[in-house]
Amino acid sequence: MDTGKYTGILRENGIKVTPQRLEVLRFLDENRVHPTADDIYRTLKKDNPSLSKTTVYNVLDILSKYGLVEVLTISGTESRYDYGSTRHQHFLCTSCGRIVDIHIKGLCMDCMPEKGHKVEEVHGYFKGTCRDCLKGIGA
Amino acid sequence: MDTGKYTGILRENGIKVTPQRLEVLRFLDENRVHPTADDIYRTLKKDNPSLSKTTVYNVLDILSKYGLVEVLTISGTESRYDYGSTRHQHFLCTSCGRIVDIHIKGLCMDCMPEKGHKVEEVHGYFKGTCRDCLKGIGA
DNA sequence: GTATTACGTTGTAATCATTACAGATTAGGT
DNA sequence: ACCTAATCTGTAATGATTACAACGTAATAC
Ligand SMILES: [Mn+2]
Ligand SMILES: [Mn+2]
Ligand SMILES: [Zn+2]
Ligand SMILES: [Zn+2]
Repeated sequence: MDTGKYTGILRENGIKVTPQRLEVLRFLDENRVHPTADDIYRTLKKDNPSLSKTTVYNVLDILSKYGLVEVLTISGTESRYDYGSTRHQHFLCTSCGRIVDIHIKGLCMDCMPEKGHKVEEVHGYFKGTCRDCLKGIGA
Repeated sequence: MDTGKYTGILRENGIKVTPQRLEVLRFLDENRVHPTADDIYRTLKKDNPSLSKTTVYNVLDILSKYGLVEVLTISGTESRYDYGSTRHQHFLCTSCGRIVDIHIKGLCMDCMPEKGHKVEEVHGYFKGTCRDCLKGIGA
């Protein structure tokens, strides 16, 4: 079945399985647009009226602690969440607010033990105007 | 004199000169620790009791619009401000909260017209544990 | 099978950074 | 020394996130 996929992911990471955790995980997997906590909450609330926003935050918290989701602070005003994800960078369009993935080839931002700091996360944040907005198609 | 330095910087950019703007600019120049708006406010308030926090935000706003300061969103919870500055990257220590400059040689994160997006800002954000905290000296 | 216990969820209230706004003040040109 | 537009100030509103306490649930102990 389908729910088995996310059950497995949680189990493999030693995270207790709950319906709320499964739903958030599934939403992030199926909606790769770097949603906010509120985006997730509002959407899931429709089929799950008892869902609490606190729970969404709690779930996102634990998922990020276990490295299943990445927290993006690129927008400055709210956190955005990215499912699992191979290493890639992000571009924030200051016109439409969308965050798009950027894949930079041959750019190793990782692996630099600069001055003895222990690096655990690497983020490349670009800002500007996205292609669609440049063409006048933007949101 | 000394205040002339910042007066000149503002004039060159066509920004009207006010005591508040001079003070914020001087503070950022002399305190290169990526302070928050509140850090700036609390410090300047001592010698300038009538200073309003709104003014600090307004000044930081205009300075960033003219490219005189860079706004960092690395911490996620609050903006940090960086004076003028040549191109460099930032490392956030998740233990002590300090943001330290990282200078990566030969790494050009700039100049990539990826997929037609117009890139206006480039930020390299690293997170982890800083050297001092690793040694147990951390704040 | 029931009591115990730990963990998760929920709703509400608090927090904290930032923004909105309206009235007082000031910089810069006349 | 005026005038006017721009700036500054204090307070109130906003919005995201966190704190907290009551409640639900599911595993474990007896
Ligand atoms: Mn992404
Ligand atoms: Mn810096
Ligand atoms: Zn856009
Ligand atoms: Zn540190």
